[in-house]
Amino acid sequence: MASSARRPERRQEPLSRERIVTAAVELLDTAGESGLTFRALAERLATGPGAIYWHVTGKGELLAAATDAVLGTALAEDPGASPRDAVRTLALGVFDALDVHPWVGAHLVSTESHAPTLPLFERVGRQVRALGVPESAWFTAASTLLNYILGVAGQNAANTRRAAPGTDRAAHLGGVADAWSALDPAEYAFTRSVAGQVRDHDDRAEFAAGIDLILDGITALSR
Amino acid sequence: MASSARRPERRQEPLSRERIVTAAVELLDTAGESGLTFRALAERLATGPGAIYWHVTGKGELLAAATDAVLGTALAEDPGASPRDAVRTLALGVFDALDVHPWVGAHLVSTESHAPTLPLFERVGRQVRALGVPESAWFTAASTLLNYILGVAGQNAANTRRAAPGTDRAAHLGGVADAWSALDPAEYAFTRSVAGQVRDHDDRAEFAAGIDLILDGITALSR
DNA sequence: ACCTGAACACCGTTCAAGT
DNA sequence: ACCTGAACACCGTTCAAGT
Repeated sequence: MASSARRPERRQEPLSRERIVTAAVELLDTAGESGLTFRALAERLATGPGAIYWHVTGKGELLAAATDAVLGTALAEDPGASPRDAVRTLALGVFDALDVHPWVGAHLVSTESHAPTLPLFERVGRQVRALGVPESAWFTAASTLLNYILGVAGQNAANTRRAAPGTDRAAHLGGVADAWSALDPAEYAFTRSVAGQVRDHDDRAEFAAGIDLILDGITALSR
Repeated sequence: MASSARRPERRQEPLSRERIVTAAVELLDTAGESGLTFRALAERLATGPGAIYWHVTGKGELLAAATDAVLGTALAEDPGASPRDAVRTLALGVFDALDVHPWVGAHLVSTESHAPTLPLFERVGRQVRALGVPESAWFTAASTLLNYILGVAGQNAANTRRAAPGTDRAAHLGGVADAWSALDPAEYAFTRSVAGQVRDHDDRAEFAAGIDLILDGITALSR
């Protein structure tokens, strides 16, 4: 029985939106998406579930706020870097944030409000402009990069969720490689042929390679 | 009150996994993700909720089966096409399927099992091979394309969900353009500068342009 | 073998009542 | 103004009982 409130947080600082969001992020990191519950959150904050509604309109806003909180730190800008490096840094920042907070991926990708992706779009777009892309292609270039980043975000979220907590990356990739090697040779000839590459690849480097690939396509537009 | 079972489906053909999945897809299309409920499904099939569990292990499997059903039709192969065209056809097939069934996007992107994306990966990969990409880059090239496709899938799902049912695309895009034009000029200089392009762009053509961009990056690898 | 539907253990959210 | 916690209207899932 988990009813003996384990750590009622420091007793009586008043509730605030900020404390609620912080607790929500902790809960999401610890217990996963299904672990974020108004009751669990209330217990952690030593109140009743209703109190939370005074500061937050509902679960949707809570998730959005948690996503913003995590993503905000990932979008630092480095004014000295080249456009290519700046895009890479931005993208890897998102990648790393999602690695620590896998639940962000699913929400980023499926949230109704574009709010959390808009700052990312802006920053990516500025670098596209700095790359010398013709104006007519700005939107295509920026949104291709964004969509790729978000696609990886979602896939990575799914991967991390699937891996039993505690199993390390290498073991997981080995498992994928084994599964792919066992596929039907006729139906999955290609997938089988890259199973070996999956076994010892580096997710992060692979992600960066994809960014470079797209950047190559983009710079081809400038000529 | 919705309790007067509106159309109890043809009376007594026995329940089957197939009928359940079909009804689930209809329900998802009609009522959205939150509309898929074991009770609503049971009413539509004129049974009790428990009956469904005889044919399906739970909600997860039901969603996966519904996703497979929708995606399966999108993955037809055209043996005569050039690799570039084949990739485009594949990608647009997914795009169109998600346009009709927006709920697929969210599930595709966040499902724990890779099952639904694996056939897509395989087909994309075969074309990458046919493109003459060096073997060491096969995995990167194929997964960059896949991740882009899935990223758009997720975003589009979010868009369609946000648009009030009935509002057409043009109105929605106009709304986005207006919102972007109203952003802070200093903080969102880039986003504002492309607001005009968004107003009258074609989602589908834009998606295809992104595919072409990545294909350009990929063919650059072959040299 | 297959179906029924009440029951169980949860949810998010509301709201009268308290301070 | 802010918090409390019981209550409401739902969920997914189980399971004894029926055919």
